[in-house]
Amino acid sequence: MDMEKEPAAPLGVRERKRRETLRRITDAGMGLFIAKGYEETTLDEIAAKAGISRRTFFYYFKSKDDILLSLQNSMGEMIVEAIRAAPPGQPPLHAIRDAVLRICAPIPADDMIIIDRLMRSSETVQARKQAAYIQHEKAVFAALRERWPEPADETKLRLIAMMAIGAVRLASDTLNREGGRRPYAELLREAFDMLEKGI
Amino acid sequence: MDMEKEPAAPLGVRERKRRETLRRITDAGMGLFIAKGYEETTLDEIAAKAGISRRTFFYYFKSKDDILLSLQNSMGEMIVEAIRAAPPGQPPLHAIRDAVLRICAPIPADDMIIIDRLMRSSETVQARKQAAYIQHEKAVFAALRERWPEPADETKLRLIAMMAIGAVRLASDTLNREGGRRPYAELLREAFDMLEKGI
DNA sequence: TTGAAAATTACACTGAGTGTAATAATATTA
DNA sequence: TAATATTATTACACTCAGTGTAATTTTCAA
Repeated sequence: MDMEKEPAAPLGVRERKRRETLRRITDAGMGLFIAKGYEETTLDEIAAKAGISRRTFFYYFKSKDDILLSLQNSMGEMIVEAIRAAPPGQPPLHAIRDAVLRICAPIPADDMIIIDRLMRSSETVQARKQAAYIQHEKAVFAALRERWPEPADETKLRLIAMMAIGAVRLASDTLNREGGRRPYAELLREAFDMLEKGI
Repeated sequence: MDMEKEPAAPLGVRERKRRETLRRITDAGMGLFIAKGYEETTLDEIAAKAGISRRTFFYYFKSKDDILLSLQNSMGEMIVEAIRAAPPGQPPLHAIRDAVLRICAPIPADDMIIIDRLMRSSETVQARKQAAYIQHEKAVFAALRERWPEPADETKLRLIAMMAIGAVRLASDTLNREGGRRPYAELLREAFDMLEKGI
């Protein structure tokens, strides 16, 4: 049993190319954004540098913004995933805390700071980033409710989701404000500690 | 003393026309949005209906989105204003609660529901709306810190701002989900009560 | 090998938003 | 009141993001 998902799956030409192209687009985009600014970079330039046609770009991304937002969003999904798989018998806030720390801590601070700076340079990207936090909050709440289904606690879970994502926001804000002096993991732990004392 | 700001200020032709034009644009926009949908309405149509040129529209609004977002943003400013003017000697959460209730409760539920539905029809507007909540949170925190300047409470105030805006979000979500069955004021009061019990 | 599904492209189009420079309306000051 | 400074409005031309469509190529599966 269990002989279908080794790490060395063949993966197929299609999927391999797909990932390769995705990476090329992201690299081209980030490179240009850093070199000449987000707004100043056009999709034509990104497509040219990635070696694809302008139209193909939209086969991989819904919009120019999505290049910057994909990291943010994939992290949200991973956190939700981790909550679903959390070991039982612990308070929900701990489960989120562990999930967040495990997933967010390894992100290189330099990358975060660069992306954050770029996001700030476009109002709509910045708005989408903050909107993503609220989406994460909703997703986390839904995951929590699956995992701790006592209906009496609904409101409590909603608050917990709010606070947890709030902690992530706070830590990320501080990281960027401090320019990466202290590591993300430390800031996250600090933010969650404050929450637990606050409650 | 104090004889400069009667309500019956002359107002001048310019300012009167300005407000009139602003209103005409908003009315034209909302009317068209409701009639044929947000994305389906072009700026040319709005400008034509408002009796101005396309270019003049951008003299009054930064973008098409702003027609829908102006209500949201002005409410945020009013709440901050009210916190700054809050009577002393009461806990900050009460001050916000009162401010929010006083300012948000009178908004007609039908208007809110219509605007909310329109906002949902555009991803970027929806994102900007949620981003606006986070901006309000920051503004409320800043106002609270001015008003309750004990530095030891900073984190507490940050949490309070988070929870208060969270309550507004929750109430607004519920109002729209319920289609306006219960009045906004009641939902807001309920949300704030839950917060106080949660703390 | 062949036929279906997915990926890539060219082309043409819409519509939001900006830069510029000229003109008209209002305010201000002498 | 006349001259002058601000502010409002407009036309025009332009860039660029994003979409629709239909044709072509590449991969996959039977």
